[in-house]
Amino acid sequence: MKISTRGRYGIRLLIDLGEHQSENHVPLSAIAERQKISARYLEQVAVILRRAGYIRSVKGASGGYTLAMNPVDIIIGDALRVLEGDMLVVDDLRAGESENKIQRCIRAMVYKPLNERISGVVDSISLSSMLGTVDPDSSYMYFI
Amino acid sequence: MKISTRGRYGIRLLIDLGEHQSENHVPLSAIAERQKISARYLEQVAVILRRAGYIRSVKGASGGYTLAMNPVDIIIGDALRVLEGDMLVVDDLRAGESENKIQRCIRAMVYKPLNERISGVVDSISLSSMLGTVDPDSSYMYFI
DNA sequence: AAATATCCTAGTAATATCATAGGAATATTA
DNA sequence: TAATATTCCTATGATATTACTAGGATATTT
Repeated sequence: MKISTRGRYGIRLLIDLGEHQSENHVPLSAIAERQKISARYLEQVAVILRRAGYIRSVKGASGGYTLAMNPVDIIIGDALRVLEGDMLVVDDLRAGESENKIQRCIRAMVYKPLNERISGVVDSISLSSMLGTVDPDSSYMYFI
Repeated sequence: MKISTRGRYGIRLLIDLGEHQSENHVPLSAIAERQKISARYLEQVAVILRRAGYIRSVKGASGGYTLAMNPVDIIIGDALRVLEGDMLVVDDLRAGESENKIQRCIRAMVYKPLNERISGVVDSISLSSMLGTVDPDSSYMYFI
């Protein structure tokens, strides 16, 4: 029931990148330093996001990463699924068949509602909404 | 982001036990057979539930387990926390202090709402409500 | 006494997590 | 052109978790 560092670092990477969209390319070393994350590990997280089409990379000196999509179109839930795997509390594979009454009951009353609420939360958050909130100029910073 | 077999088996154990409340004591072997779960593994799950006060055990021949609480008072969320640990997607320990703006933003917009929704689901389900649903006589079997 | 259960501890194979490390490939810059 | 900066790819490892299996002690009933 935990979101691992891979998912957590990945979201932080996207937001940090979004905050520096004005700059041409952001090297991972800069993000790693700002976020205090192992640069070497962050590389591997970045590779996942690049292969999924969320970020674009440019090699070489003064290279680095940029967002590959409009922040409005980057849904946190999708990014988390890329980083963490399906965001389901129980595998949905063999639902129904070969399950007994009790299992079907638990699925219907616990796992299905859980999965729906979780998706409901993460699929309603876009990167742009997070950038609006994390930005100190924003009027709707409702966190401390 | 998965609920492990420990948690899933534990809930099935509670429901199976609830369905056989009429019988004096239910040996694990019977539950293991009905639920097609390794009896030896189920023992370990039962120990957790017993220590947490959810079930009572009687040793010896024609011994076994019974519920130690009224099903109305057994909240699935609490049982899951005993079996799985806190049902939080991110440890709540060092929230705030030493976190940067981005981390606080993610916590406020993603992790906190997720934790709240998850608790909202599992804390609203009692064992008795599940027994009412799993029972074929029940009028509100809304699952297939 | 024999049978039936729980109880307690330990071991184990497979997998995932969270990195660290080496070095190749590529682009910029001096 | 050479040095530098950066991503890219692969491998390794330490640690923890998961999902069991196993042995044997303990308690209760028949």
